[in-house]
Amino acid sequence: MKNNSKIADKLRSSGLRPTKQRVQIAKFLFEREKTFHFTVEELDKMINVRNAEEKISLATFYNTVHAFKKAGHLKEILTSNNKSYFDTHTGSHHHFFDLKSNKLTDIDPGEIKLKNIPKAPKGKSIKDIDVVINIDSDYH
Amino acid sequence: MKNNSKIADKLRSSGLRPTKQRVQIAKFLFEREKTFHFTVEELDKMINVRNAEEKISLATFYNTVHAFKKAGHLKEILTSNNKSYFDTHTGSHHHFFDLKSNKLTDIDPGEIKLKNIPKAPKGKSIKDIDVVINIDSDYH
DNA sequence: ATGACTGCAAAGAATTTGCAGCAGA
DNA sequence: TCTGCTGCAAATTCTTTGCAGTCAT
Repeated sequence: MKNNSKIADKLRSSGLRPTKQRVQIAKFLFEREKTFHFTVEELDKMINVRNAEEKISLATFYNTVHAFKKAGHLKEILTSNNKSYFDTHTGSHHHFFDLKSNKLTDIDPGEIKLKNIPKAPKGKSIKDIDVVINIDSDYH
Repeated sequence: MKNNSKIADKLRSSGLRPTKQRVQIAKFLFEREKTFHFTVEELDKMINVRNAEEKISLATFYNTVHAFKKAGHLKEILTSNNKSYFDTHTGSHHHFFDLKSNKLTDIDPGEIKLKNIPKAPKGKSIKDIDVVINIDSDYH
């Protein structure tokens, strides 16, 4: 149980109370090297498998994930299987989505470029650009 | 009730029986100049408002829209409100999505270009590329 | 006649909501 | 203490499914 105060500070500075559940979820999500992609249901299973005694409710996962998203700690990605995935890497970047395994992977930011980004219609401005490249097995 | 045989031929040549419901839906979707974006629920309302006597069931709309998609007559687009939209314009092109009004619009194909499309991971190939540019009102 | 298609209602999946009790400030 | 948060169950929304009857071929 180390680093809890660092996590707690991160939550507090986003206006979120560092409750036991939020700290546990935040530690799971943010104390890792590589970016991590997940659905809420997957997260629920991954975390609750380990602490069978004191489970966090699914509603709390939804609340928490949305709170983290609103605070800018998570990014939401929509995929062709019509599910919401979340990404611990919040910078602007794009994704491969594997239609067979339903797995997301980051595309190296250097590897893709949008040329001629169109202007938004009058009175509107661009909030966000989502690029998902769907991939599938080669058959031959 | 003109052009039914043209529509019927289009359906038949995609391996779909030209039933009354499918012909009605196909006429509504494909006999128009401009591309058209819709959700299944919206389509249901738009078509059924007019013929209150002989409504087409929602399940049939889902079946039909998916059959049309499989046949290549519709394209599915996922948006930030987590709904499935369909597009009568099936060529490769991209979209603006207005976060306020929940409306999709096509981006002129000349207006956007992807540079350096990354290679798919080994053993995989690119099936499709989805680009959605989310827009919102300017406030100032 | 034989499949394929439709319509209904029921089931299913993912997500949200209401509210009583609990816990962090 | 006082809000905000949690957990539960119920409610919602969107979509799929099972199946009996109907229709295109």
